[in-house]
Amino acid sequence: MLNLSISTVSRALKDHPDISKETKEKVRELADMLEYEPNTYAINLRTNNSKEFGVIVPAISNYFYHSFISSLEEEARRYGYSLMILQSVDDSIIELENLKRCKQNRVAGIFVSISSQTEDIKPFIKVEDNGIPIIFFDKVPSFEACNKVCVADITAAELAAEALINKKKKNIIAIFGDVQMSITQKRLKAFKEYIQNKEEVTLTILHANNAEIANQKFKMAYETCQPDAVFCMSDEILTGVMKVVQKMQIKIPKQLSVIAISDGFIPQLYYPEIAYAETSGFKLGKLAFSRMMTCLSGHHFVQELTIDSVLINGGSL
Amino acid sequence: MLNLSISTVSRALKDHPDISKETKEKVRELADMLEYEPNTYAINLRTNNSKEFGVIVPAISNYFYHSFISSLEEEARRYGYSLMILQSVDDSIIELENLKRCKQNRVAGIFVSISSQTEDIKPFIKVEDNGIPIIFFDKVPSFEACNKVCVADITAAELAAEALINKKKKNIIAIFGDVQMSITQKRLKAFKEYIQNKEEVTLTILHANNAEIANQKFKMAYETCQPDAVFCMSDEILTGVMKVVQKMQIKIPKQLSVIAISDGFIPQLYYPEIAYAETSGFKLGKLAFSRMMTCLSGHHFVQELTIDSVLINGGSL
DNA sequence: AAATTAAGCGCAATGGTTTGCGGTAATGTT
DNA sequence: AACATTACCGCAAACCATTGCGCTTAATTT
Repeated sequence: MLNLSISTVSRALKDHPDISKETKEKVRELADMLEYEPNTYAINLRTNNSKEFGVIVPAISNYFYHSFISSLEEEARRYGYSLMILQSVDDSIIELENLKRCKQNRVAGIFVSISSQTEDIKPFIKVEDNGIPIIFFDKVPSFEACNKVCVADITAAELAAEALINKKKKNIIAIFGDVQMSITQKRLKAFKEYIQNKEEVTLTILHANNAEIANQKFKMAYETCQPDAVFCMSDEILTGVMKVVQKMQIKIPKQLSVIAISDGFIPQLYYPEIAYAETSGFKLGKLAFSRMMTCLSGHHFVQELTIDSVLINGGSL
Repeated sequence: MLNLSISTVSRALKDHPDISKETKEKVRELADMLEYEPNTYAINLRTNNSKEFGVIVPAISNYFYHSFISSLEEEARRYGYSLMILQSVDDSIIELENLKRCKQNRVAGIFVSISSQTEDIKPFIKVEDNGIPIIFFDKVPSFEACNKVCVADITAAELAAEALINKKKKNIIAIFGDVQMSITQKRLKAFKEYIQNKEEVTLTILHANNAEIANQKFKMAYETCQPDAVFCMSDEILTGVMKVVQKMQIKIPKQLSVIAISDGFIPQLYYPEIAYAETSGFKLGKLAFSRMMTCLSGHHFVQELTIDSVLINGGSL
C-alpha cells in the first residue's frame, strides 16, 4: 500500500537505523490502522523458540500447585512469557506424553513436578540436553545433576517439631503421607530425629495416603494414645484430622495441639487457626521462575535451591 | 540420507498412497532412529492455527477455577490440545493484554471468565469475528450474542432455599457476595423470591466481598437475629461463616443449619459436612470444552448453556 | 511396436518474518 | 567534473512442512 518492500516495512517497525524517519512514521501509522500483528508462528519458526514455558504437574487441583502456578504465571507475564499447563494425573505414561508435547511445541523451558510413580527421569535429562532447560520443583528426583527448587522440607519438619517441644508436648501423634515419596521420607526423618533427642516424649507415627485414611487412623490413635499433640505432614492429612477433631469436639489447643506443614490456606479455615510451618507455593513459584531465567541466560550449571520455612502460629498450640 | 527428496519423506511419513511401501518403511525407520519430530511452528505457520486454547481467568488460585481448568485440561489433552493459562488478577487492563496475547499466539479458541471490573466486551467480540471462537464461562457478560456456559445459579439458589424451607427454618440469614456482580444478582433474586413466597419466614440478607467481612457480619447478625439457618452464596463466604461457627461453638445442625452454593471441596472439610447446591467446576469444564469443539466444527450459532445443580446433603441441615 | 496407464518421486511455491548483502540515488568532497 | 560518502531501500535466502503439478520409468493394453 505504501509502495515499500516487505523488508523495509519490517525494518521500519523494528526502528532500524537504515530507514528514514518519514518512512517509519508512515509504516507505523498504517500498521496501527490495519491492526497489524506479527505472526508469532513465523517468528517462532525463525528463532526456533517461543515465549512459552511448559508446566507439568501431577494435578492442578491440588492444595499446593495452583498457588505455585498462579505465582509462576504472574512472573511469566511480566517477562512476556506464557504458560502451557499439563497434568500428569500422577501417571508416568501421561507424564511422558506431556513431556513430548512440550518438546513438540518447542517451549522455552519446562517446570515439572514429577509424579510419585516416576522412576526414570532420563527422558527429562535428554530434553535438557537438547537445550530446553528443566526446573524440577517440589517433587524432585533424587538424581543430582539437575536443577531443583524445593521447599525446605527438613527445616519445616524441624520447626514443627521444635514448636511442639517448646510447648512441652509429651505424647505426639505424627501423620505422614505415602512412605514411598521422597518428600515423606525427608519430613519423617527430620521430624523423628528432632523428637527422638527428647527422651521424655512419646512419638506415634502413622502413614496415610489420603484424607480419609488420615481420618480413620487418627481417630483410632486418638482414642488409644490420648495424645496431647498431632502433627500433620500435609494439608490433605490435616483435613482428615480436623474432621475428627470437629466430630469428637476436641478442644484445640486445650485438649490437643495441632500443627501442620502447609502453604497456609487450609489452616486458616479453622478456628483456632492451625499453626503451620510454611511451605509457600507462591514463593516457590517466584524462585523457580528466577532460576529458569538464569538458565535461559546461559548459566546453567545445575543447582538445588530451597526456600526457607517459617513457623506461623495460629492459636492451635 | 536415503537420497530422497523432502517431499517424498513428508509423504512417506504421512502414509501418502503415492509412495511405495518399501520407501515408507525405510523413511519411517530412519525418522524413528533420528527421533524426528515435525516442527510445530512450521505446521502452525502453514495452517495458521495451533492446537492450543487460551484460558483467561481472574485468578487460578480460586476455589472454583482450578477445578474448571483441571477438567478442561483433561478433555483438551484427549483431543491433542493444550492450554495456555492467563490470569487477569481481576484487572480489566491485564485482561485485555491477555486477550491480545491469545490473539498474537493465534490460539484455536479462548475460554474466558471475565473479571468483575470488565465493562466492555467488544474486544472479545472482535476477536471472535476474526474467527477465534470464544466461550465465556462462569462470569459471563450479559451481552446476548455470545457463547456462554454457566452453572445454574438460579436453580442452585432455589435448591438451597427449598432445602431450608423443607426443614421448616423460620429465621434465615443469607449472605451474598459483591452486589455488583451478575452472579450475585442472579442468586440473590432467585433465593429471595423463593423465600418471600413463604410468609412465616424471616429473611436477613447480608453482603460480604470476602471471607473476613462475611465473618464479621455473620457474627453480629447471629447475635442479634438468633437465626436457625444460614445460607452462603459461595465458598469464600462459607469459610468466613464457619470460622464464627467454630469459634462460638455453635452446634450444627442443632442450633444452626448451614447451606451453601459450592463445588463441594470446602463443604466436605467440616464436620458435619455442609450441605450445598452443587455448582461443579469440573462439569462446567467438560461442557465448555464440548461447546468449543462444536464451535470449531463450524456450527457457531451462539448459545447459552447451563449445567444443572443438585443438592448434596451433608448433615448440616 | 506403439500407445496408454499407473506407480513413484521431485520441483517449486506457500505461509510470515528477519537480515546480510548489494544496489541506487542524492549529497558532499576534491 | 570525477570521485567518495551517505542515506534508504530491495533481493533473496533461511526457518520447515505441505501439496499441486509435472516428470520419468516401467508395466500394461491395443
